[in-house]
Amino acid sequence: MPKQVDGEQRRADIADAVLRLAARDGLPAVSLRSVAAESGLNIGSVRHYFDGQRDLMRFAMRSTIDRVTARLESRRASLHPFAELSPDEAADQMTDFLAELLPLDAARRAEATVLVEFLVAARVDTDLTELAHEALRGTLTLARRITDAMTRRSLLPPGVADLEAERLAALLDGLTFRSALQPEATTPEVCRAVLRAHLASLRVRADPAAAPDA
Amino acid sequence: MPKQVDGEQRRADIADAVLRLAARDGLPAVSLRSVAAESGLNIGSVRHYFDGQRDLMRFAMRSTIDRVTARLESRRASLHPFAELSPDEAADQMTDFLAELLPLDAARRAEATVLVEFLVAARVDTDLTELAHEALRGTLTLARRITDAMTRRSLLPPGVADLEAERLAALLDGLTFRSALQPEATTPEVCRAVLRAHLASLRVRADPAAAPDA
DNA sequence: ACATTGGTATCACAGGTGTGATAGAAAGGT
DNA sequence: ACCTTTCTATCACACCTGTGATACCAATGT
Repeated sequence: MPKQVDGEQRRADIADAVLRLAARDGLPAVSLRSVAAESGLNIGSVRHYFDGQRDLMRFAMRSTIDRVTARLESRRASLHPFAELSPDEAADQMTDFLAELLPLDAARRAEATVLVEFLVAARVDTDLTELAHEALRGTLTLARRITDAMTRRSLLPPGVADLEAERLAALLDGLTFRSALQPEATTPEVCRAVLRAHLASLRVRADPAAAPDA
Repeated sequence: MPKQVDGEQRRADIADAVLRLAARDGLPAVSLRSVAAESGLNIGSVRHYFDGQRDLMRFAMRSTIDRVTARLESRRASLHPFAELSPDEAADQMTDFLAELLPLDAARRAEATVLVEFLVAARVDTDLTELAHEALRGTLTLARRITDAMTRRSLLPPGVADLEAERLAALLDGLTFRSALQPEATTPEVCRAVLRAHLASLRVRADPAAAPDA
């Protein structure tokens, strides 16, 4: 009956226009009209696929989050078992894995930047708050999975997985924040080096030669 | 000749209204009219003290940055010399000092939140970019001062002050970011604990018992 | 007394926003 | 042929924005 167009594909295309626009000119520059222009559609068409601006924003933020988590999941599937790797190789692999979250190339930079804009906007936009909480918790649970795994392998002393997960999550978000806002200062090289150093520093504590605490 | 009003005070009051408004409703909610309403003035009065919206925004961001740096400076002046303190006391003092940057109470939360909004807005607003760079570099140079001091006191191995400063800056900004956007998750207690743990972990490396690297 | 200056208050305008309503066109099903 | 549904395309409206222009008020200097 319709004019034979893939509705889901159209929605994704429009959301892509939102992301492109938000990455280039910032979230405030995203309006129904600017999105229509960016996607080469008429504003009426945009409104046909989305109930309004709220739906459009929600969908765009949702699809950004989903894209990042999908990339992480696919990366996770092709990880080598830690038991087969040397400590250095394991740290390298972990660094590469977590670097998927950081703005290290144009594509990831665009995603991270837009996500930062969405997260900040979500502070006062009730339509986006649950998505923002999901994203912020995502970083934390990801970090938590890693510190838990390290605890199981006795690379981390027991009882600190919680705190170390918060620390890793803050470091990841901080690197993302700084690198997204000023990539010339916090370069991809700096990001990688900092992340690598942090992961390396975590397992240092477990050195049997080092005194535990007191 | 005038009507006997302190112009600088008025400008500060208006900037305060901007900050209050930005903290409560977000930067996009800051307009000349909303600022006038928030400060109890007429829009004409606001425009008399500022050339336009650009000047107003610049001034408001500038005054936020200045306020934070002023608080840090005053705190720095009343620091105890490290030589007089035990390692634990030194770490506590350092934690308290750096905590001045974090949104641990209502006042600091408002400042940090507004600053985050300004920093993100500055990515596409050329009027604010230099201020944003100044703020981001501020965190880094502060962190650098600390890692340099630790290096001098042999609490850090030589050659890592650079990297560790970037790591500390990212951690601080990450904590600020997460805590500003979701204070219920990243609570003040978590912030303090993470910061404390990080500072403690820095000096662990210098333990003579631990093997340097290879 | 008078002009000047600083401050307050409005009006009006052009531009942008989301959205309700409506109409046309195109491709199926019957 | 006709109707239905999907999609595209406009128009119009109310609202908000920054800003130029203008007027009015009050106090001070001369």
